[in-house]
Amino acid sequence: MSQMQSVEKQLRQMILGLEIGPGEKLTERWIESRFGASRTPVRAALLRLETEGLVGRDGRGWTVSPINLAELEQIAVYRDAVEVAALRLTCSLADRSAVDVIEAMLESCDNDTPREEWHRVGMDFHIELARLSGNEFLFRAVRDAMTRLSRARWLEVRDEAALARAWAEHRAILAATRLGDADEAARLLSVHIVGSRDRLVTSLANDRRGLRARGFAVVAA
Amino acid sequence: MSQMQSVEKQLRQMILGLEIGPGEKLTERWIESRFGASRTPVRAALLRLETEGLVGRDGRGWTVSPINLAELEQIAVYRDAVEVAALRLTCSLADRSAVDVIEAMLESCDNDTPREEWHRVGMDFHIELARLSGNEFLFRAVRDAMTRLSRARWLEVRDEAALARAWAEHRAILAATRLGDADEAARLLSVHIVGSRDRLVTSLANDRRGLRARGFAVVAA
DNA sequence: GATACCAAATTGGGATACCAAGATGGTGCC
DNA sequence: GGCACCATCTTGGTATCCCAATTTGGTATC
Repeated sequence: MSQMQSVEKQLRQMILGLEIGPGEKLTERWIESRFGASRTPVRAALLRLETEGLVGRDGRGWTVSPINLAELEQIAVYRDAVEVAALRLTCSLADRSAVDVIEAMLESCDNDTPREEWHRVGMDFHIELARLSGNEFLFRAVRDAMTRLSRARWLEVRDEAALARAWAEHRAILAATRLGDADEAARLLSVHIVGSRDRLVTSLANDRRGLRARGFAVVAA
Repeated sequence: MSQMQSVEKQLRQMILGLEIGPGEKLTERWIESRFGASRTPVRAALLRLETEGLVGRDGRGWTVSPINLAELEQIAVYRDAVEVAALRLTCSLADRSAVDVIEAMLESCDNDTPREEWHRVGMDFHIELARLSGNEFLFRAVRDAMTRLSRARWLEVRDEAALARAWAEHRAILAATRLGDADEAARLLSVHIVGSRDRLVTSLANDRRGLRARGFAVVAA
């Protein structure tokens, strides 16, 4: 494999996994030595991650994007628009049997499942659901939005009650979709997105001090 | 200014202005000599334009993205989702006086206005309208979608009747927005987007031969 | 002790040299 | 004459070098 994609993937994983803290400064030369690549692939990776909103320019120099409460609010609105549109499309399809695959995905998580897996499946639920619509643009929009939310969502995964509720809401959305009840499915999804945002923003606002203590930059709304 | 942005801007302009035909092969070295830059900024430009969907990888090597009828259909659905969401947000704002600025933008076009200007203002109408929502993600989504549509829209601008209709629809949308009538504004915008797509796809399907004769790759739906 | 200023190191942006893989075209054999 | 094969050229990917700008640390002065 070309090293370029490798650097990009590894760096993205470190950022999403909070191994590099939000707000941390990045130097091309550090990345270079850390992954044993040279600067060209490093720059390519940074340019790509910039369009994903994971890193940004800080004058001269690169910074891991801080967690931004205002951004979380705006993403929720954006998600509502694109995810609901995708879901309505899916409900209008003749063959919606693919929802079963997503259902099975949800079922694969139980008490023994590690946090990381819940985190991943929780995102993939929305991404795969959007993929069913068959609209590439809606799909990419959802995938990109979930990527941006990914780091903040680590908080949600620490809360058992929040997880249980999210999973129940996911199942309800799938049930309505299976029946082709677009209005109900859309309503449930909207409620889920808004609720998810509220829980996230609340716990982020509470944990803000703790996060800052760990060196994570959190920008207020 | 750094040369990087210059290369990116100039290359984007050549692609959007059809100075480089859809489907045409691009070599980094040609771009290098064409703009008097070296490969580093050329690379950066290509990576950025790739995320905008204007260029793509063709195995080894770069290609200007062909005009894709299937993509136009999907973009219309995507636009409907994000533009309507943005417009509803705007309608819910207390101060919607900014629509006047957009109205003035429309009025700046008359019989003496060159085609290029109609083309640009027609896109900016949708982009600026989305910006009013205050949601950065919806705004960027609309801007990116319009960028992707840009090349195909040159066809619409050649048709006087289509232009007149589009402008009338634009004004109606603004009127409803000014009144804060979200449902009516959303309905008008939806109709406008769908109609615009139909006119575009129809004339593209008709002109396909002519476009191919000019060396423009057009991919069927 | 604080501050202003200067030197040196660091950093991202740009240019260039090198490489491996793929395209191309020409030549020789059948 | 056609086809297969090999030399060559082109191309994107990578590594390295250079440069200007900005940051940084220390020192000298007040």
